[in-house]
Amino acid sequence: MGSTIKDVARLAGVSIATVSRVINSPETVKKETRETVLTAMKESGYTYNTLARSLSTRKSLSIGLIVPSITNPIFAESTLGIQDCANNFGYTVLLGDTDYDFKKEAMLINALNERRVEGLIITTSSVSNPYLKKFKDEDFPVVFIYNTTFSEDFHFVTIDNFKSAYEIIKYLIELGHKRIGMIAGYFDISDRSYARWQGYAQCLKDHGIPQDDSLVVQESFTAPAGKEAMKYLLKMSKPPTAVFCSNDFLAIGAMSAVYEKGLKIPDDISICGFDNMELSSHIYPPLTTVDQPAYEMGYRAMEILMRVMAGEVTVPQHIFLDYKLIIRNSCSTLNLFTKGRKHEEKRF
Amino acid sequence: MGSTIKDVARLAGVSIATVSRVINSPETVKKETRETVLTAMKESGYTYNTLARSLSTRKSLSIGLIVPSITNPIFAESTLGIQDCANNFGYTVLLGDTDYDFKKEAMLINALNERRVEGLIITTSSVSNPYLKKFKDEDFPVVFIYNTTFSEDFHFVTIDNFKSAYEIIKYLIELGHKRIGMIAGYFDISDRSYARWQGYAQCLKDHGIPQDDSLVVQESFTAPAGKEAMKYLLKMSKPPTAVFCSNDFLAIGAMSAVYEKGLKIPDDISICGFDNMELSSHIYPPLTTVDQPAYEMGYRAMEILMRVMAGEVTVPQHIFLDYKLIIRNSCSTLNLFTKGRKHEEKRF
DNA sequence: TTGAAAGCGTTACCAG
DNA sequence: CTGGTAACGCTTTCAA
Repeated sequence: MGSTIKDVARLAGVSIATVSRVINSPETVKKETRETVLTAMKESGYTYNTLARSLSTRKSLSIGLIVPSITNPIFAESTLGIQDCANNFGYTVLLGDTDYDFKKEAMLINALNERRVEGLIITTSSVSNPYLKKFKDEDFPVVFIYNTTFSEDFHFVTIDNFKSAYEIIKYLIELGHKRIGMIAGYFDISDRSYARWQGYAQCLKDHGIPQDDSLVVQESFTAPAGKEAMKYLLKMSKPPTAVFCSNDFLAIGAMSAVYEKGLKIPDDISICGFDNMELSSHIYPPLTTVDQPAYEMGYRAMEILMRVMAGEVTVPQHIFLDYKLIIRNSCSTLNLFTKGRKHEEKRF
Repeated sequence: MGSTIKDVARLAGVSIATVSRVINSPETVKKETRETVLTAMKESGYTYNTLARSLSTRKSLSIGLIVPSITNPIFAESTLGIQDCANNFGYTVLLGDTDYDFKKEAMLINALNERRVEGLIITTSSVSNPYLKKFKDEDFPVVFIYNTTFSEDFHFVTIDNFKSAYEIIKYLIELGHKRIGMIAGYFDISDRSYARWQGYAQCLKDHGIPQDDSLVVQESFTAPAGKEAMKYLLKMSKPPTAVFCSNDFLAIGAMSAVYEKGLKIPDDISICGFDNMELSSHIYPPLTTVDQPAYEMGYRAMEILMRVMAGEVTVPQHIFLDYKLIIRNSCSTLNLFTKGRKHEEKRF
């Protein structure tokens, strides 16, 4: 423990340069000496010091990853993709969780810079922040994931949030729904949520359905928040017959509010989500939602980052991966007959 | 960009020692010079190099965290607690995800050591591995979280898995159940799952209920796995009337298998889980489970690690935090009447 | 195929 | 209160 190449060198009776060579380019050192060194490393319990290497080579072999909430499976999943890809290239990823707080985000970016990460993958919660310009000016390798707001200047990989939302609303409309609510994540911290809302609004418009702003409520991205929002919608004099949620957490929370009121899904009200997290196919009823290829998005983002860091890529890469509308059982045709009837208030 | 204290020193017309001082102990340098230095830092776009500091001070101000699966909210949550506590002490946490693979685990530990983490918090998936002895020998600061297998020698913070499982099974028995199944995570990668199984077995024994090994099935910790396991149990000639799952993912998967068969929860079969992830209160029916204070476990683990690293603590700390039996609506009294009747096979 | 020595960006000790 | 300088553990020429 605590031994250095110097110790190893002494023990093996060679120079530190040689020890360094057996570590980095073993083929360049004679087999015999190589083996002496190797055993010396064993004996002295040598463990390589990455920090020293980084200082010397000015390469940290690490990248930073900034996510809003690692608790969200969608981010956890893309994190996995990023890590797998990074490892393939011999890179380590340093993870930072912002909790959707842009101050924390700025601090984390700074901390990662101090650790000399060579690049950054980030889902930002602040649409316009000073460091963006800084990245640009210093042309520091950054690729955005999920974000799409800075199209012109930066690399990003995402899905088309507008189109996918449009599509799921269209599906709802085709089921006969006209009074469609939306439970959205806060627009000011989530450009995706905003884009989905725009898709929602556009689709209503295209189908001649008047927009009712009281039907869209913004909340944080959690199940309890979804529940509260749904309670609010259900209390309206004329509640929506279907509601689209910005993510599956919100949808599941919304569903529980519906149940608590003694109503049935999808008979009494249709609910759909976004993200298609694993659990969403196992709940009751299975949730209609939009699938994002989270792991692949992470993997692709990392691939692009590697190429950017290598200087192979300069023009902004704008990657849109395929989403998929997953139709399960939480939405149904509008039931004019049962709609609006009284239900016994069943609690559980 | 890329400027060093040397550049700053030159620009400010002082020595590098002084620059270093304004960074580390500003009070020791005259206000005027301090300010010249500060502006010089701004102008040259200086950003501190943590790596160099680490090399020089032989302190990385970082710790490693090894979890089986960051996708599991229970680990995500304790990660948050660890990070918050670490940040309070000025430490960074380097995260590694093993995917329950002990080879990956060993590699990650090695990688973290190369990065010179000063301590480790780990939930191991391998009950007996070489590095354990190594930690002991080198007395490297390690605290286990969730794990409990190495009681004698190591620090750990956990809940009492045996007792909590015992308690939930007792609850099931009091509801009248005698034929109680268990869907467990693989014992060889999860000592917690094993301990819960032991609690289960002991409780049956204490209540004079004969054990039927065909009623306990081991699986990976996912909803799809829980579903498969439940399908298997339901196919038995004499299926269990209640089943206890090692975690909430398994439980939710199990529930979906039940629904798919057209059966009702809890009327036809009772199901309970473990962990109490946030979603579990929002699904239908709300899941009866055991609550683990995941965030606090993380926080406490980090606190202990800090004290160990500071040399303030030497005797193994064995912290058991309070768990809580959360009774919701997925379990009910055994219904002898409906039990075993035929159901129409309803698919969704 | 090997060794000597300078350098990476800091800290920390010793003088002044 | 400030400056000079060795040291941290490694890589990387340059010579031999």
